[in-house]
Amino acid sequence: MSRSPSQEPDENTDALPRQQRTYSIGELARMFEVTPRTIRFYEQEGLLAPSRQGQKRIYREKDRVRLKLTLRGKRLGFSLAEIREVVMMYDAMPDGNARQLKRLLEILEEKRANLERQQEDIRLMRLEIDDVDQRARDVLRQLGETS
Amino acid sequence: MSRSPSQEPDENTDALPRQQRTYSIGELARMFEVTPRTIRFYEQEGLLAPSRQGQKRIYREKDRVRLKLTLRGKRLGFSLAEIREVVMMYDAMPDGNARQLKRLLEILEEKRANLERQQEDIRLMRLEIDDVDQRARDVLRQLGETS
DNA sequence: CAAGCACTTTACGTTAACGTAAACCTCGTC
DNA sequence: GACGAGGTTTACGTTAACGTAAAGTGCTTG
Repeated sequence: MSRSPSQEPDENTDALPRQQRTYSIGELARMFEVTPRTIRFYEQEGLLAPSRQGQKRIYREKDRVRLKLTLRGKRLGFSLAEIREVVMMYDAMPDGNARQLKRLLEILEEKRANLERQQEDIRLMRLEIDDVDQRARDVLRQLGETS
Repeated sequence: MSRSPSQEPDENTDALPRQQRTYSIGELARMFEVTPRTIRFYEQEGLLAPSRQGQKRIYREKDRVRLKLTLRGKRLGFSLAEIREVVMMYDAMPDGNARQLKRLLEILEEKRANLERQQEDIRLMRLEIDDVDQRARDVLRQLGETS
């Protein structure tokens, strides 16, 4: 996986009313350190739905947040399909019927379970890493002594 | 991602001296809820190196642990290449030269950074999920009231 | 000994998530 | 008006991580 330095951009440090700000595809791409291709692909997969100005895509705050969430999901190993599942249901919520909403709650519960599982995995993985680290240092030290 | 119910098998509840126990590919596959194909693939990718008894693969404790670690890594979104990187260096450690060992320490540091990043991602993702959950419940409640 | 089960190798197929290339607009500017 | 920087669509290419199918081996059980 490419969990690269891709930092998430700072939150609102400017003075502009958030609602107005828009972004081009290139801006967003630089912000999140992905390629425009990736962003277009996410749109094609139903994860983004920017408006248009003529031919060009215009991204608003909502789109930026979605992209942020999508990338976060990706870093956690979720597939785009899984991410879309939640994101779309979230959007369909306001006028959602009870069945859909309950389905959504189920999905959320699954996600939560996943996250807990992952936290445990991280905990264990850290122990392993610390262990390997310690051994490596020990060997290094021994090398230093006998040289 | 298929973060399915794949439980990790219980630790040593039997009385056999661990060293002796061996496993067939099918046993391991059932234990970890993967297919034999997957296990053979991991071997082909240099993550496992079972001994043979004639034609058949014989897995020992060491192999089982490796498989466990590999799958854990996968659940955390690591690629097989990344996993191999650490696992192989770990094995090469005893007779490793200083350069290799320092390289290993570097890699471990990267992994640690990754894990921390992921923990933060999980934290944020949980907040999002709780938020969506809350909204969904609110809408549901309103539906109930006005029906 | 036939049948079945678990294993083997070989090899081609599949899916997700993009990369990459070509060919085309549409600005501002030199 | 040429041109460079950004954007667009279309379409084929690529990689990882297996799935799936075919064809063979070896044991043991009715």
